[in-house]
Amino acid sequence: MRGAPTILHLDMDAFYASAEQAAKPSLRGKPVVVGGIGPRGVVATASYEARVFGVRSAMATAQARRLCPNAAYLTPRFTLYRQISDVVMEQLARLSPLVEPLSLDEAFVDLEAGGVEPSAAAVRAVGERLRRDIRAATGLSGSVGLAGSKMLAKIASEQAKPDGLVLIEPGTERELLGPMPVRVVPGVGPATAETLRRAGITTVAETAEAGEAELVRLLGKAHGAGLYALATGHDDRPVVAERDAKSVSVEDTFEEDLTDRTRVQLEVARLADRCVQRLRAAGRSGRTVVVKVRRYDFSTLTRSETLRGPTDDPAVVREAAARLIETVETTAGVRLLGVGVSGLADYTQEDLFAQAASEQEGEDGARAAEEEPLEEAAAPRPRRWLPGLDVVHAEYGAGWVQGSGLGRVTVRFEQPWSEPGRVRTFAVDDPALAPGEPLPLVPPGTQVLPEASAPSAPSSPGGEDGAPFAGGAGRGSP
DNA sequence: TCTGGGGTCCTAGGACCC
DNA sequence: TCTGGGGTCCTAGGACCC
Repeated sequence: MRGAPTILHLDMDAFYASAEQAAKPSLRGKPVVVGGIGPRGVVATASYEARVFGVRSAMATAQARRLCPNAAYLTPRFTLYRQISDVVMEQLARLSPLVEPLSLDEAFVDLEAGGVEPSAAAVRAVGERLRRDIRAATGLSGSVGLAGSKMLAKIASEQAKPDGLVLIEPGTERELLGPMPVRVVPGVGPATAETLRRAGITTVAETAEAGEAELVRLLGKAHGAGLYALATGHDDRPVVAERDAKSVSVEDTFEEDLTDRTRVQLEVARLADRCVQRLRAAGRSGRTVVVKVRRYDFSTLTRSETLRGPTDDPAVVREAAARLIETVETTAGVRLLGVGVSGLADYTQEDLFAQAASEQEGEDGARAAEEEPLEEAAAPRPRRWLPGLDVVHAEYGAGWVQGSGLGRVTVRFEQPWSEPGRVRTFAVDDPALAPGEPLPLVPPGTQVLPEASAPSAPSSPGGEDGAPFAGGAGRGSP
């Protein structure tokens, strides 16, 4: 716990949904839900307009549709979110060398390490300027929490939402935290909260009063001791700049349960290839291969195998995954399959040990798998016009898919800086229509410089104050 | 029309070694 | 013949986070 509120937590407001509203003028001020579109999809982010109807993250999309049938339901565009995230993280990097991203839309910043004067007034000014700069650079709003520890900074940014800043003065944290439900403490989820509730503990103050020994008895050593420290305001966890990934995994939930054994094996091979592609893209290799199976009844199990050395060879991972899925009974129905690699090495190396082992396993099988090219196993599935995705029409220019079905696709032609656009319908196989790339939210060259940015005005995400949206020749408008 | 996808960390038991 | 510890690695599962 620091004597000055020099830990900053930034959390972008309804990030995916706000990004879509910024990109799609016709959706501003309207309910927007981003997430899985299929029958088994879940909500990733709901705009504030959709939350009014009770739509929440992690809710089944089907339930969201019942609650809010008039929202726009969009499939996520991670390319765009990553681009915006990069811009936001650049802004944070200007404040301090110590920036710890938690996800695309969230990060801690150590302002002390950035040389900011350790006073409430100074850090508040930095936080407000950051919010203005992020809005100028991205058109989106973020909320800022400032406190003397990570936990409190995060709680502060949560209280600041949406589009605000909250600073917790050192010395006031016990008083502030005490009455809050213990669920606000990071690491306390539904299961822990229920265990504590059965012991008569529901608030942070009660958690602190219970004492460390009691919490350890209830929750185990690490969790109990950790919770006691946080509940009593002891949080000296440092902001850590970069952490190497420890595992890479991919998984798919199928629209209908898989029962066919051969199909299960094929999907596992595909997943293994996708996993290795990601592993290689990161320049890593790994030793332990994990297969994950979620059955028709949602029961989930994993099987893992550790090789003699790290590998990034698709054939080796595919063979290990194939061996592992062999040991799982799947005939009653499988809703999800996953393949992962952990025990990652910092380097990529030719994996002689695992190679030799796999060759020994069975020359024929190994050779057959080896000869199958990576691209073929990862063959693209038939193209679908998913709602929300970018398209380009030879005559009408850039737009996005509003919906499709019955051999037709409906496209709205508008750009981030245009007026709301109009809708046209085409045949799904119209040769003039092609998949497109996300357009930048702020046209290049029109970005408002930080020095010139006006004092922040109250506004909704993607609202009318978006000066950077106005005018400018963006690419993609031929 | 219940329940995504990508991660992290912890626990616990058994094997194995000293 | 009986009875030890400790440490590390591997596997499986579960809680939690965004």
